[in-house]
Amino acid sequence: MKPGASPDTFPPRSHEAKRISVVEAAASVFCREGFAGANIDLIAAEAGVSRQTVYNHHGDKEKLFIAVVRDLTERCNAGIFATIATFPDQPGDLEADLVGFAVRMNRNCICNRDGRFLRKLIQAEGERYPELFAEWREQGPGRTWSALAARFARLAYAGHLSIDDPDVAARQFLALVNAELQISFMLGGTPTEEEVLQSAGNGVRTFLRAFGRHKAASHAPRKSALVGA
Amino acid sequence: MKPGASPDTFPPRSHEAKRISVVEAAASVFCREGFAGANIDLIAAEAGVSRQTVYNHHGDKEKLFIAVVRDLTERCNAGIFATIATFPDQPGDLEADLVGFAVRMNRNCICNRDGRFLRKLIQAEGERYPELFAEWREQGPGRTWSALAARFARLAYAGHLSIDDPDVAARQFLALVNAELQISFMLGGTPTEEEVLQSAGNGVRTFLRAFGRHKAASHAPRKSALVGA
DNA sequence: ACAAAATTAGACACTCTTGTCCAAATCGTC
DNA sequence: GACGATTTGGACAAGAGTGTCTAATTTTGT
Repeated sequence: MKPGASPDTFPPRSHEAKRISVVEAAASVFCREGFAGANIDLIAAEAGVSRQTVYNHHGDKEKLFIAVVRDLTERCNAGIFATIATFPDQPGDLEADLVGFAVRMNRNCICNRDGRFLRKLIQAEGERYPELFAEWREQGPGRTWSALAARFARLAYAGHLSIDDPDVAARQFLALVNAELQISFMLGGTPTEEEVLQSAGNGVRTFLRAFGRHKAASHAPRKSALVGA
Repeated sequence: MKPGASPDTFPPRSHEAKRISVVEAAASVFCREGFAGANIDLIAAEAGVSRQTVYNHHGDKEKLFIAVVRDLTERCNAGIFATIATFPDQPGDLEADLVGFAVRMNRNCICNRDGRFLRKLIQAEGERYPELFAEWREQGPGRTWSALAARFARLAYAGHLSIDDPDVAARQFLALVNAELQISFMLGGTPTEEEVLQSAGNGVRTFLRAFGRHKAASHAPRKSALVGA
């Protein structure tokens, strides 16, 4: 369709670009309609290619689905580790820094397109592809939680927190900062920035009540809305 | 088979029994295969009736699906409220009592057949039936969380806990005691009794670190005592 | 036992989808 | 501009699933 009008960095355009386009459209359709309900014609239309091109690139529906999951898994993991790299190892204001971290995690990894899609595919089709999702499980939550636990352990060792079991604390941290987003997650929606902030703020406050080293028990209800990108 | 020997209140047995059988089989198949992937013949076979009987009772596939969701919603809500009724209002050992409550909640409401099925259907098909799941949302989590918050408020008022916002505390309680079961939930599996216990134990310990009145009770309960039953 | 209601099995038309094949058009590259 | 690879649109066969219909059978209520 378009001869050459992409000003960015795409040397090989048509061939790989179409492949990517197909995988992205497929992710969208698989999520919306489920594996059985997904229609190759619709995927092709949404990707702006012909049905035959879909088959040329990916063989059949099942292979396409697997490609979608692998692609999402990879991108999500990359995003999560990139975000974990921003963990506040030397916090100035511990509460504000943890809230910022939680918001980044939610915004960039859990609530974004890839995160929502991957979660939904795992929930809907996980049982049908045990080996595929076992792979995700090891590469994703397994390593993520370990990495996060290590960061919390460091914070505790530096005297900023009082933690018995860093692995438990890491999981509970994530559970707390997402506590108020469960319904949005269930229905596949995207929480508003406000909801994310609120949930993270409340979650971190409770987390610090449990694991913080209380210099002076401050029960000042505040709305720290300083969010770094 | 049995001519007329129903001792209870079931004059027409086969008729209603078949209806229930169909709905249960449908729940199982819809969950396993998704709405689009579910096959009426399979549902009929799994229910032990003929396909025509399915159509006689429920009209078409979509109506059957709606009946399934309503049925699950109703039973789940009943279970949840029955379990909330066992909340430890006058705890002897607060930690042990809360762990017991959390385990009951998980075992009887969240990890059981109905809970797993309903969760999966909401996640997979929620966006397709907005009004149906809006109904679930109001009747389910909305009222559940309120009821639980009221119980926590009462505990706080009685001096057992130190809680700012009972609604937040209730949601965080649930998030904490389920923190380590997320992956099982994702993949639709049933956590072992051990896992449930472990997660509840760790969750309650953290919850009490955050909201417990640590022996040296110094703060007076000064939250609004609006505790309705 | 008898009549009404419900259930069954099977055939059926219809639609939708997958995956293949092919000739024509297009694109990328030289 | 030309050549090879890719893409396209459309037709196609094969299969699966929905929902209807019917005649025969079973169950239920009286």
